[in-house]
Amino acid sequence: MPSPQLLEEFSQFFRLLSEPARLQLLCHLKLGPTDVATLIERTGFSQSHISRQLGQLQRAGLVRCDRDGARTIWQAEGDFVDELCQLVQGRLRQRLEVQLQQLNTV
Amino acid sequence: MPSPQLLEEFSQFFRLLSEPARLQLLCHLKLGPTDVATLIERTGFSQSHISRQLGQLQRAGLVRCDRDGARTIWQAEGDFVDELCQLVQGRLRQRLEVQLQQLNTV
DNA sequence: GGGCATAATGCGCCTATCGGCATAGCTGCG
DNA sequence: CGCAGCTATGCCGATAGGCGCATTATGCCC
Repeated sequence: MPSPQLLEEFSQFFRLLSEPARLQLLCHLKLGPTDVATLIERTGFSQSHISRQLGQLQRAGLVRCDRDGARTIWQAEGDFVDELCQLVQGRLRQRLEVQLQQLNTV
Repeated sequence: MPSPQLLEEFSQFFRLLSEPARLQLLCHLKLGPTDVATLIERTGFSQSHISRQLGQLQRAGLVRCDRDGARTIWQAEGDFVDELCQLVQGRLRQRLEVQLQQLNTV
């Protein structure tokens, strides 16, 4: 049994990824460094919302920012999240395939 | 860019793991099939709470139940979650090590 | 079927978090 | 310094979800 503290850390990390808005921002940043104005334009989120979500992702080390004068350029840090999403996608696909087969064999 | 629907599915899956109570239940079940009374005893959660959380995990296919008379015996289905947690743990460790090194080099 | 044990669900409270608006804090330029 | 543009944060309403209590549904035994 993992310690409660460790479970808490796991859950916090997963909670970070449990918000479509944050995943969406991560996906956009994976395409390359982007400034906030572009993110607003692409996502339709408010500036404050984006700032907060990026702040959370930054504290978790999933995202990094460089300042360009008054502007801030954000980029994804590593592709750890992509790997996780790949795994989850595989899991979802596998599950659907099983369900499909069960339908066919009935 | 993944579709919004896919992002939504990802986030839902991660949300499932974003609750310490559910992770804890998964950990207990990983040790072997367990009935609800034992889970109540081990976790201190209420019966209704456990029932709901297990229901969610079941719908996601992370957990399975067999009925033994009026009792229900639950068990973990596969160790997909363990793999994810292993990855996250590795990530957390790596991050802490980096921070530690930064402290030392200052 | 009646009684008993167990599991699932309706209901309500409470907390956390999302997400926008308004504002304060920075940063560069004239 | 003052102004203008960009970002971070305080505030707040709305909503989702955790969690327990009480109730209902389900299955066993007599």
